[in-house]
Amino acid sequence: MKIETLRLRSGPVDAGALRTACADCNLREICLPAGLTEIEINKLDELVSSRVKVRRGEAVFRAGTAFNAIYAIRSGFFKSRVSTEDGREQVTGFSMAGEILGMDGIGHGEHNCDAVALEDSEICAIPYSHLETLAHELPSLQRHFHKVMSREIVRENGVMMLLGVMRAEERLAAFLLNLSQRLNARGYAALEFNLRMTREEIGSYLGMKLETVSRAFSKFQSEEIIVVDQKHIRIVDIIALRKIYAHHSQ
Amino acid sequence: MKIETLRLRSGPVDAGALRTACADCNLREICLPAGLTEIEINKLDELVSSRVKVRRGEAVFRAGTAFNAIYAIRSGFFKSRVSTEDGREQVTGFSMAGEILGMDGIGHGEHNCDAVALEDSEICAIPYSHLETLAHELPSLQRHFHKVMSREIVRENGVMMLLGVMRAEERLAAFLLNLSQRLNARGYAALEFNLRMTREEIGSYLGMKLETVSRAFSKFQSEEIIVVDQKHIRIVDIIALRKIYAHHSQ
DNA sequence: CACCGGTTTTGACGCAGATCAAATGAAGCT
DNA sequence: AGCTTCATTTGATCTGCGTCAAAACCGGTG
Repeated sequence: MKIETLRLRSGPVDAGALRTACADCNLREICLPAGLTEIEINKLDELVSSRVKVRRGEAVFRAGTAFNAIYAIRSGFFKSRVSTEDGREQVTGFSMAGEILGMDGIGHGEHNCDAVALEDSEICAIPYSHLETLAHELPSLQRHFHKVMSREIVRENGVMMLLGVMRAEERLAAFLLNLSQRLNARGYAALEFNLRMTREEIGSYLGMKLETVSRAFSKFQSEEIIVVDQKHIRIVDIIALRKIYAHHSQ
Repeated sequence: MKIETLRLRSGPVDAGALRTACADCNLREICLPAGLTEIEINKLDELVSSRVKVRRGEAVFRAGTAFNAIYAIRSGFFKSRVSTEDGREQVTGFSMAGEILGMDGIGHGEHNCDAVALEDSEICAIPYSHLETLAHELPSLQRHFHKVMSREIVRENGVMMLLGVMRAEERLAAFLLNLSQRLNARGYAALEFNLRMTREEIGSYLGMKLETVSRAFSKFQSEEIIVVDQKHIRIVDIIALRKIYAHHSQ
């Protein structure tokens, strides 16, 4: 997949067509507005400077580039990744609607990772300076933003656990259960979904090779725990999946 | 090592003897006060409710317990760890003077990991509610706190990289270089130091077994890159270590 | 609709690091 | 000081996953 860096259109992209208020967004329970009152959400609206389309393969930002904004995902699916000088890369996360990209950039003023769309997507760019100002006016926004960052830390702790102590099949089970739970929280089917990423990307995230990912899928299928058809996954026996995850395996 | 949870002494512990203002603390360039003016630091002082001694083996907080405060390390050394139900644990980080513990608790109101002292240490407890209030009064504190959290996210990205794509010796080289750099930033020798953690804890952090850690140490020693004497490490050839880290290995 | 590049699956084989085992060393306790 | 417990090192062996290879499959494009 060829990857290009997103060129941010300056300002709102056709305010009439694209602009959608946080107040009207069905993600407000998941996204930054969570926990704010109606009035506060209307204020928050002001800081979402633009809604931007990102096509599959495009990067929202890249490691080493200046940090200006965080991005709320309105729709679509992203991967984040870091890489070594010698070209090896690690997918650090997959993100979906309502989640926030770019918080890695605050600390040093430049992004630490690439965020790449895995399907055509839409994001809301939130300039960080505006966010700071508004967080100052709205304590509950400040508090909520702290929570979002803290949860990212907790999420990454979980990934470290995956990578550090779990075996291949446990990792894949954890991955599928996590995906299922997040899709479910967004109103999608918990037991049937399409993967947006390749086996290689799953492998990079889980610290294993694409062949091992493929074999683990095949094993789960042979054990009638899931049905795999290319990128389509159906979870048949979620109990079994949870047992594998919790290492009460086999 | 037997591990007990710290019992927080109520209020400042003998204000006369223990209380040390942020303004006078030689960690203020590293810790939360970084970037604040003198006046602001004096305000910050008010929110450090207590300075507490933590003995080796004691936990500052534990996974599952209520989140109330974050903790600035005044002196000493800590590990953070998460664990699965079946008892396997992953060390998620080692922390030293000037660093902040407990930010994982903000997101869900309870801690996600244990923070355990690896030597007798001292911490400054900073009640989160006070921090929120003061961050509201001091935009530069708010900004700095965001940076601290963001850097934790970036640090964890780096660990994911370690665990996901690096080989055993690269991981150990990365670990030693990181330790060296952080000690150096605190005015200690960069090339000679005592490890505060066991081989097992290093292994848990780096996603390998203690025997593998030991073997890698021995290998580095045989190659005259470091000199190891139990917990005492002397880095003889830091260039070689950097090469191993950057995978221009052998 | 046939071609082409990228993705996925599956098999055979190899190896880095895990596991098992044992000896040695260091540190805390009485 | 002597005892006990834990930490470390090192060797021998095993194994889960990586590597290499090849075939099948899929989607996009002219």
